[in-house]
Order: sequence, then structure tokens, then C-alpha cells
Amino acid sequence: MAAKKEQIREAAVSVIAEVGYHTATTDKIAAEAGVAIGTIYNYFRSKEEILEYIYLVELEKRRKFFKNLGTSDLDVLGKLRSLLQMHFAEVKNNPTVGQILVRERHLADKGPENAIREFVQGVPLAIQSLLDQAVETGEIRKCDTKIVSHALFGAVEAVVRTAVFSEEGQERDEILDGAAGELVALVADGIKAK
Amino acid sequence: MAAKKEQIREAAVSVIAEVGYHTATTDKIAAEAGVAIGTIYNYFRSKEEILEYIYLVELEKRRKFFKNLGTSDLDVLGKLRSLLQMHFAEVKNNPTVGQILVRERHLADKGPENAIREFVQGVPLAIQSLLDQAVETGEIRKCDTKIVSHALFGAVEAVVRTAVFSEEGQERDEILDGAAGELVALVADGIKAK
Amino acid sequence: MAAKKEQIREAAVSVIAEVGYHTATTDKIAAEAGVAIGTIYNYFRSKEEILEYIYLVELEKRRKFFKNLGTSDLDVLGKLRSLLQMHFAEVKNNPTVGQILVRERHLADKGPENAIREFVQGVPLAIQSLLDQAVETGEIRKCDTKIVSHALFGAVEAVVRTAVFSEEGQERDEILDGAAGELVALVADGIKAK
Amino acid sequence: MAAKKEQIREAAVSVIAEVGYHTATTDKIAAEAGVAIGTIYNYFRSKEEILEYIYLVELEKRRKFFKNLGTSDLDVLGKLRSLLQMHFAEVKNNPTVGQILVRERHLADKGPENAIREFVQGVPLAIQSLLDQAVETGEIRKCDTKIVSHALFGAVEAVVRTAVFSEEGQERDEILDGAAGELVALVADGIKAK
DNA sequence: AATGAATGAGGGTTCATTCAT
DNA sequence: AATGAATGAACCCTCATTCAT
Repeated sequence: MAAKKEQIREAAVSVIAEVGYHTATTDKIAAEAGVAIGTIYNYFRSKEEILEYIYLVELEKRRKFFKNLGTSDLDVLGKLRSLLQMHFAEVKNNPTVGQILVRERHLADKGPENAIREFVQGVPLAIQSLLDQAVETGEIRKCDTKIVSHALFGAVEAVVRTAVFSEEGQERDEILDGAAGELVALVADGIKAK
Repeated sequence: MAAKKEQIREAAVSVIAEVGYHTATTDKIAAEAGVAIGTIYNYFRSKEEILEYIYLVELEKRRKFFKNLGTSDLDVLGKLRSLLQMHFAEVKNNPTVGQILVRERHLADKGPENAIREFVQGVPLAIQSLLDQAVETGEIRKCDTKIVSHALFGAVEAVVRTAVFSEEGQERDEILDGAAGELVALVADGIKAK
Repeated sequence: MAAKKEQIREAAVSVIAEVGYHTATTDKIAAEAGVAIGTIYNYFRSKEEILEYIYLVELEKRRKFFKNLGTSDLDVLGKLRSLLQMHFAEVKNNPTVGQILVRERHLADKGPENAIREFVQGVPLAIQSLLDQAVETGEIRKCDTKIVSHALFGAVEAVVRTAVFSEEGQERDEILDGAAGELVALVADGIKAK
Repeated sequence: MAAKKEQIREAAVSVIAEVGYHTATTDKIAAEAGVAIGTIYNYFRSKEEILEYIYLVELEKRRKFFKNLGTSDLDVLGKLRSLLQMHFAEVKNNPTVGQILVRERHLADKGPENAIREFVQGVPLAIQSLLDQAVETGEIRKCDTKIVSHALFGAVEAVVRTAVFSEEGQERDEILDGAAGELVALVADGIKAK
């Protein structure tokens, strides 16, 4: 059953979101998943691989979405808003995963190849490729797209962090619902009064 | 001698920046500082407190700067640029500290009171207070200043991260030199072609 | 099918010879045998019993040979040489088994009754009984036959070890081919120049 | 205190001799030594290194003895007898160490450099160098000194094994007291009646 | 103030064995 | 008879912290 792998992933999300990756023990994860410790190791080679898998699942969602985005006829800012909306919607739907995404990203440099790093580097790269196209078409002004894409990704992370660690569920949803629009507006037209 | 505390702080910065807080051991820090392990505990109550102290030192620099900023006659965007310039200059001067600031911020929720949390929440709050004033004076349009301030802070962190973990020292300095202007321009006027 | 038991035994010989009993896992043995792990337990009660069975198979060969030896009309040294030749020939034919015989003999004291112990104690005992007869008939001088038989067995083991763990197959065969004669000559006539 | 390393070594000898290296746990060794588990790791890098150290201590004794032997004016068989007497005396004095020497020698191939391997290969090599000299001087007949030295070493191991695992202490001492002479006589003059 | 040996709770991982299919 | 996912006791090792000197 690959269902069991999913079962363990969800338990791990729950435990890691609550106490953090480092404090999360395999015992706790196993207990939360309702399996024996050994069972975890039938599906993952190590505790670290569980975390990587969590990131991988999210990465795949973004990759798939981004791929479809390529075929859409939105302009670049439209595509960007779409990507952000998708991301914030995912986080709204799965706030615990969101907590992990922003809190454990620092573990990106454990091994050589690594799903965490692919996430935290790959997503900005995707944004950068969008911006590069838009500069080409003249839709946006010339700028350092590497810096801007990373800045944008960092802004998104910060907003997610603010949302998923806010005490009240209501505030969380309000932030996430409005965030994509707010961010795109900010980046698109700036903050100055007109 | 308070000089010894500084000596330990610097050693800790060096070790933590290199291997990360979790992998950094008190043995390594003591060795780097050229003192015995026990000596560390004459100046810090715990390993965690060392990290907090590192954040505290940086926090105080920002607080002092921000306080002086209040007396200046710059407009809000000018103040913002000034704050960012100061931050990027500090990081340029002390890239290892920069690495720590962006990589260990996830430890903000260890204890109840906590210099790390004060840094990662206090700095955005300072930004937010700037923005709130500017909305008041009409210098900038109405917006969700909480979101915007966090987003801005996240963008700064992401840029710092990109810089301090870039392989070449030259690229690092280029990013940091240009970052404040790039970010303020982005936030001020947006990204659209005119 | 008793063929399957043999199939598992051979796989176990292969795996244990390569990595040692302790490092050999039931997974590896099952994989090497091309059966499921559970199947192993239809033929053996435990991993240990597999090793015992390996020793038992070898023990039976020696027992049978020794029994036939009793009906031969060789003198004692002739019988001894014959026994050693048989042993070295077996090892030459099955070097991996030889590796196991000398490397896992230390597991003789796991349970109460135990084929490994029967091997490492029974074979010296058989030699001792030969020697005792020869002392009786005056063919050899009086000596502590217990010590001598164990010493002889130890010498044989050491030679086997040298052979089966030598890098080159050719050297291995040379040692094994000459070993019986060399050992019997040594024990029979000593090492002194005449 | 280097005394603590010795204290741990002795505890390890006691525990490993009783239950075998693999079954010996670091907990048991620490308890036997009267120290905390962590203390063990202040003196040894791993459990394996403790075993290596046990062999190393014994190896050094033999090395030193062998070095002095070089300056003596005994003939080769005299030197050989002397070496064996020394070894059996050591084992008599420290039967538990003897048990380990013969029972854990199979762990010689764990890492690249390894005190166990140095012992089980180095001692036969020393014997071989003795024999090679004696062949040169004509004191003993030409023979395959590699085989003979290994055979001799194996014989010694077997006798030690017989002694240290015999139930009664008295029998053990009798074997060890007579063993060197018995073995040298066997190897020197053979076993045939004259 | 400085030292550093001693501490021991805690955690990730292994793997022989079982048993429902 | 064959299967192989599930099990969980067991074990090695780490490292922040203490405290006697």
C-alpha cells in the first residue's frame, strides 16, 4: 500500500508543524501515524527523507501548475498572480504544511541532492524565468530579475509565515485570501500615492 | 572581562555560520574562541543564549539606527531606503552574521522571551510604523501595512540570503550594494514598464 | 521441496562468506536465494539455524569420511593425511564454505546444542581418537593427545584461513594442494634439519 | 587520568570475555567500569575501538618481547619456545583476555587499519621471520615458512582456546603451563616414535 | 574566573521474526 | 507452500550542561 506512505507523510506533517523538525522524533511520528517505528523505515530511508518528501510533494504541485501556466494566455503579471494565488490557496488548505515550508527551509543544505533545496531554489527560478520573458516583451521594465524573483519569493514566504503562525484561524485566512492581490499590486504598481 | 564575552560571540558566529546552529557544538565554539567549555557558561546560561546574544547585538544596532532615523527629515521612502542601506551594509561588513540571521531565524519560538523573536518581529514592526505614518501623511497609498511590512522584511531576508550564500565574494558585494535601491524602487514604483 | 532448503543454504553460504554472519541479513539471503523472507522461515527456525545447517552439512561429510577411514588399513599418519587431504579438497572445492568454517566458528556457544560446536569440538575429538590408538600401538610417542589434536586442528584452520582469504585464486589452490602433506610432515618428523 | 582508559579497558575485557563482543553493550561496559556511558566516548571513539585497543595492548607486549628476543643468543627453537612461553604466561595471567584474543579475531576486517588485523597477521609474520632466519642458518630444514608460521600460530590459538574455555581453572593452568614445551617439541621433533 | 572530565537522557536506525493473505 | 509488510526491542552514540579543582 502506497497509502501507508501518505499516512506517514501526513503524520509527519502534523508532528513537524507542531514541534519543528528537530524536535520531532520518529517515535512521535510513528505514534501519530498509528504504525510501528520500523514501518516508517519501510517507506523512508531516514527521518530526513520524510521531510524531503514533504517538500517534494509540494514542489510537484507547483511544477505541475507552472507547466500548465505556460500554456495559458495570461500576461506575466497575470501568471504571477495566478501562481501566488495557487500557492496561498494551498497553504490555506494545508496550513501545517505551510508552517513547515517556511520553518524548515534552512535544512536545504544537508545532502548534495535535496528536495528542499530544489524547492527553495527552483520556485524562485521559475519566477525569474517569468520575469525574464516579461522584460523581453517589454511588459515590465528592465530590472535585476534574479534579485527581484528572490525578493518576491521571500516576500511570499514572509506573508505565509505571518499567516500560518497567527493565533486565530480567521486572521490566517484573511491574510492568505488577500495576499496574492496585495503582493502583485505592490510589485506591479508600487506603493506610492498617485 | 567583557572582552571575553565578545570573543566567545565572535567564535560562535564563525562556527554557527559555517555549520549551522544545530550542528555547532559548544566544543567547537570553545575551541574557536580559545577557551574552555566551562568558560562559555560563565558568560552564557546556555548554547541558545549565545545565539540570542548574536541576534541581540544586531537588534540593538537596528534599534539605535531607527531611533536616530526618527529625528531625520527624510521622507518615508527615504527613511526606508536608509534603513535598508544600513542593514545591507552591516551584512556586507559581516557576512557570517548575515548567514546566521537568515538561517537560524526559525529558532525564534524556543522560549517565551527571546531575542530572536524580538528581531524577526520587531524589525517588521518598525517598518510597519514607518508605513503607517506615511499612509497618514498621504505619502503612500492605503494598503495593508502589516502585510506589506512583513513582505518587505521577507524580501530583504531573501536578498541577504542570496548574497551571503553566493559562492563568490564579488557577487555577494554587488548584490548587497545594489539591493537597497533595487528594493525601494520596486516597492515604490512597481515593476511595470512605463 | 528439499531442493529449496539447499537453495537457501547455498545463498546463505554466498552471502555469509561475503559479508560475515553478523552483517548478513535475512533480506540479503532471501534475495540471493530468489525467495521471499518468509520462505526462509519455512525451512529454518532462525537465522542462526541456517548457519548451523551449513556447519552440519560439512560435519556430516567429515563424519562419513571418518567412518570409512576406520575400515581402511592405513597407519595412523596415513589416516591423518587422508583426513586432512579430504578437508583441504573440500575447501578447495568450496572456498566460500571454508571462509565460513574458519570465520564463524566463534558462534559455537550460542545455544545448548549446536552443530557449530559439534564441528569445532567433534573433529578434534576424532583426531584425538586416532592419536590415542596410535599411542597404544606405539606408532607414535606418548604425548598429550588432547593438546596435540586441538593444536593440529588449529593449524589446519589457520592454513585454511590463509588460503581462502588470499587474494589470488591460484595462491589459494597452491596452499590447499600442498597443505596436507606439509602439515603431516611437520607433525610427523618435525622441523629440525637432519 | 589515563587510568580511566585502563579502567574502561578492563571492564570491557571482562564483559566481552563473558558475553562476546557482539552481545557486549556499551551500557554493560560502562556499568562494569563504574562510569557513565558518555565517559567511554571520552576515551574511545567507538565500541569497536575499545576492542582494537584490547588487541593493541596485547600486541605491544608481544612486540616489545619480540624486540628483546632479537638481542638474545638463543637458537631459533629457543626463541620460539620463549615467545610461546611468554604468550601462554600472559594468557594464564589474564585468561579473559585470552578468551577475547581467540574469539574476536574474526573482527580483523572491519576497517582499513586495524589493531586486530595487525595482531593476527603481525604475530605470524614475526614467527615467519624467525623461521626464515633458521632456514638460512640451516638450523631447520627448508619448508614453506609462511604455511608453517600460520599453522603454528593457529595451533597456539587452538591450545589457548582449549585452555581458557575449559571449565576448571586447574585444567586451564595445566594446559597453559605445558603448552609451550609440548608445541615446540611437536614442531621440532615430530610425533613419531623413535 | 577558568577549566575540562564526567554525565546520561534521548534519538535515529536496524533487522530477525511473525502472520494474514 | 510462498509471500513481504509490519513489528518493536535493542543499541550505539551525541552533546549540552555541571561542578570539583
